Amino acid sequence: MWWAGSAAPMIAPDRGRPLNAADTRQRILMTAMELFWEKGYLSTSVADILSRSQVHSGSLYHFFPGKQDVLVGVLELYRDGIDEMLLAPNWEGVDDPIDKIFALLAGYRTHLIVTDCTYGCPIGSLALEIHEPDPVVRDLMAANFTGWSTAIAGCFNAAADRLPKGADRKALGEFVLTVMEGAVMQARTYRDIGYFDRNIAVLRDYITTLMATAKDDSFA
Amino acid sequence: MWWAGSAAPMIAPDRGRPLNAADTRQRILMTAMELFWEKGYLSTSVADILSRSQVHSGSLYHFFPGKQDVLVGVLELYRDGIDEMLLAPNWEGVDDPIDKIFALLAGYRTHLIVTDCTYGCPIGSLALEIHEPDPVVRDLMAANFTGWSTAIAGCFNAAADRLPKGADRKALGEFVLTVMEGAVMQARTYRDIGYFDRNIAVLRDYITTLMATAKDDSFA
DNA sequence: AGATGAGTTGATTGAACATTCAACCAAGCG
DNA sequence: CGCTTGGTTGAATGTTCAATCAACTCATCT
Repeated sequence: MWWAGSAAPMIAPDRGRPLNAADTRQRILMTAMELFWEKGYLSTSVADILSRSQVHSGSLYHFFPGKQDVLVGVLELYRDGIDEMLLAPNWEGVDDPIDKIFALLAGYRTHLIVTDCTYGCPIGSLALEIHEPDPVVRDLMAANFTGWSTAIAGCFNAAADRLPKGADRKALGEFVLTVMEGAVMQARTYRDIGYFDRNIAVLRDYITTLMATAKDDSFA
Repeated sequence: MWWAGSAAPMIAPDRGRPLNAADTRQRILMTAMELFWEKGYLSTSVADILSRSQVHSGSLYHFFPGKQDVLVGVLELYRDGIDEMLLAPNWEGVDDPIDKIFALLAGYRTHLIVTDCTYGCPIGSLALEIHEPDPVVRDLMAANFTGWSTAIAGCFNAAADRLPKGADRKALGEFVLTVMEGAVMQARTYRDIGYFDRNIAVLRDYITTLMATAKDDSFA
């Protein structure tokens, strides 16, 4: 407006307290992680992040060139934290590699239960939500998928002696990711955990059959 | 603005030609279907729909109370058109029920190929994109999933004699949907059809194994 | 002929949006 | 002490968005 110049800064009550360095950056990323998970990337406004994290817009734009760069930060956090944040908590006290696979899936089941089947895999949601992703974003989503399915493939490798000789264990890791994502998608859409459970049951049947086949092979 | 009243209608060049009734409604829905598929629901603006369909905002809001009602119309179109639009084209000349399953999956593969692995299942994308869907929208997405997996379950039913006696064929239908959605999600994220193919190969292995098991059973 | 109402027009509205910026602050250093 | 540097503040900006509406047209019915 033409009168904008007259609305000069007035009191400046308690500005500028750079308390502790990259604390703000971390708070922004944690808040954004929460919000992207709850509402998705597109439905989360910068104002949402600002109000929940108690950070002011200038501070956010001091650390991140734009909203997408916040997303990049969140995806890096997921990628770098897969072991401590996802695998370790679900694999506590679980030794058998095949049990580990289903323990991880049980973790997703728990998340569905406590959120009344409303939330899902944050990476999967982002992957389908953003239709024309920036290459940086797309690569990070792919890296997250790779981290996940590689971990499962590692379980299959650790149980290689119980699987058929020619089994493509990398493909099996990708398959478990596929089933998890599809099962979560259906449970979420129907708001019914039964869809998740039945899908996992079929997967379990397949892996059981696979191991039974391997046993037969060893006799042949 | 205060001067708005003075900007009165001037010439009214060629207004009001209600050419052919619900033609406009159909054009809106078809355009919206395209756009939601290409860019998703949230990233498609009403203005996008208007400009591509050559319809004016007033006309759109004459037929639909709001943007979400356009989505409802599109989802109804998908639900009601699953046979003619999806199944029939993919099952032309395919008789064997198990072949039908993989013919349908091959259809999704073709779509991925011709779009350079950028597009995916329109329902799956919507399901993960809209985090807090209106019950009407959610029910319609669920109905679309049910239509899909029921069709596959029908294939398994038609091939029931080749499957193990106790096989849960409804659950198998849901499982095939799960694998399709997960496989499309990965192919799209990696921009690599290999992720789709490997997932379908594993699914084929499972179903083959299932049928082999059934054959063994009959000897027992 | 006159009235009716389904359908059309596009400028307009107000909210929400991502982003900017001039002013400001405090710690550390020379 | 003065100056730089990294951080903070929040009002302002310009755009985009879904939605509105008074004015208008024309086929159909009475």
